[in-house]
Amino acid sequence: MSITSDRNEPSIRPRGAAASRLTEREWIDAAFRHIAKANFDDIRVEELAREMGVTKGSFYWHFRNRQHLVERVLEHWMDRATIQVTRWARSEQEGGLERLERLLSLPANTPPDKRGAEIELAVRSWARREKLAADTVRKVDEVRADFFRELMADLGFDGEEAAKRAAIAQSFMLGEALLQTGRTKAERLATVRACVEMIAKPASD
Amino acid sequence: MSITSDRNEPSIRPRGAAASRLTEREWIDAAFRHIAKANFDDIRVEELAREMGVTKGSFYWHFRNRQHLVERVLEHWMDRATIQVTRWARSEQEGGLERLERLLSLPANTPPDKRGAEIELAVRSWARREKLAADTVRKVDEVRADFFRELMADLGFDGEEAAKRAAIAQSFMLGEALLQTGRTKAERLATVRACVEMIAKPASD
DNA sequence: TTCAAACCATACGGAAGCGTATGCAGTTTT
DNA sequence: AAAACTGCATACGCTTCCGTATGGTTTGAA
Repeated sequence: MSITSDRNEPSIRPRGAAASRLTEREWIDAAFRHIAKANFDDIRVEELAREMGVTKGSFYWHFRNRQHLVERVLEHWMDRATIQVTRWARSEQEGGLERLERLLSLPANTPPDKRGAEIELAVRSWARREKLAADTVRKVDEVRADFFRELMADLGFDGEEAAKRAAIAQSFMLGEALLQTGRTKAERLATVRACVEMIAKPASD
Repeated sequence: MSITSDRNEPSIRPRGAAASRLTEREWIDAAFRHIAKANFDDIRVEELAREMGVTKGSFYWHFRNRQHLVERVLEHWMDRATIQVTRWARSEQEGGLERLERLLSLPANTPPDKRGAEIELAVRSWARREKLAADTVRKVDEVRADFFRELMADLGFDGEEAAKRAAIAQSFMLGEALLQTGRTKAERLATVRACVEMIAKPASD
């Protein structure tokens, strides 16, 4: 993989005074960057190390083993995918309708560099094999479901009706994030708006 | 992985007259079984061979290399995920409303052994890395989108309105298949019914 | 300055896994 | 029955990756 030489140039990283040491957090961030394009099982210790300009020696100082890194990544995702989002949404002082629309517009509005949908896919894909990941996804989906029901309460629904509408919104949002038709952002947002109107409209029959 | 011995018992498979030889199709089916729990890059030639009671020698007789098998699996998925489904749905002589409900109920009604959602995840996950998979997913989503618009036409919508409702239905269906909240089948079907009513109801404002 | 802890490099053993080369047993063809 | 082909086994070289062992260097504290 070395492009210019196959003999060891002592190191790419600056040594000595300018050698900023790494933290556990930086390893986790590097793993996250990988997850966008790869799977959890594709996280390679030596590959991450190469990218960060160090060797495995550094990694095994910060982590017991590869599995341990992977578990820390999962924890961070759970936080990012639930607590942070719901706190963000709850912090806004808007009506329920606007909040629902802003929430459902999140996938279409998220800039491509954040790779939200890609990471979501990676985690759900990993959940098919690994119990820890499966439990995490389950937990995340249920926290999100609670939040959707909360929004429905704001819109004046309750009980069975609120639960059904919340589930519709949640499924729609997940699917909207993962769908790969060649729609423009404007089309996606128009669809979101139509969906919000449907869900928020009181049952008339 | 050999359970009883680590020395080569000549073969598990019967040789000679009773030795039913393998076909390319059987290798593809075996790969499909794996995809439910694993990723495309996790398809291991030697592992599949072990499962089928043969060795790599057989595999490399039927396929040029590993990549070739993977491509054949993708082709089969595309067929299964579009042509077969839409043909199934179109063959039924029902009203548009019933057909939409039956279609959206597919994820909830699909028995766990078919692993439809799991395979869907595997393909979409692989599409993040591999152009061939990405193109396939895109194609599948667009064929499905056409079908949803066709259903909306049956329900009396057209143009922009039909497109939006079709997109809502498609996103909902995809998300509903992948969502991991602990809902009962009855709850899922109730949600589907509510969603169908929403989508099919003419716009009143 | 000296010392200990934190941080990282280097080298090694071992396990999978891919693809190739080659041989061999049945099966079909001549 | 001899020859040719089909389908698979076996063995090999090569690469990638994990985890450990060990030693070197940097940093902060005494």
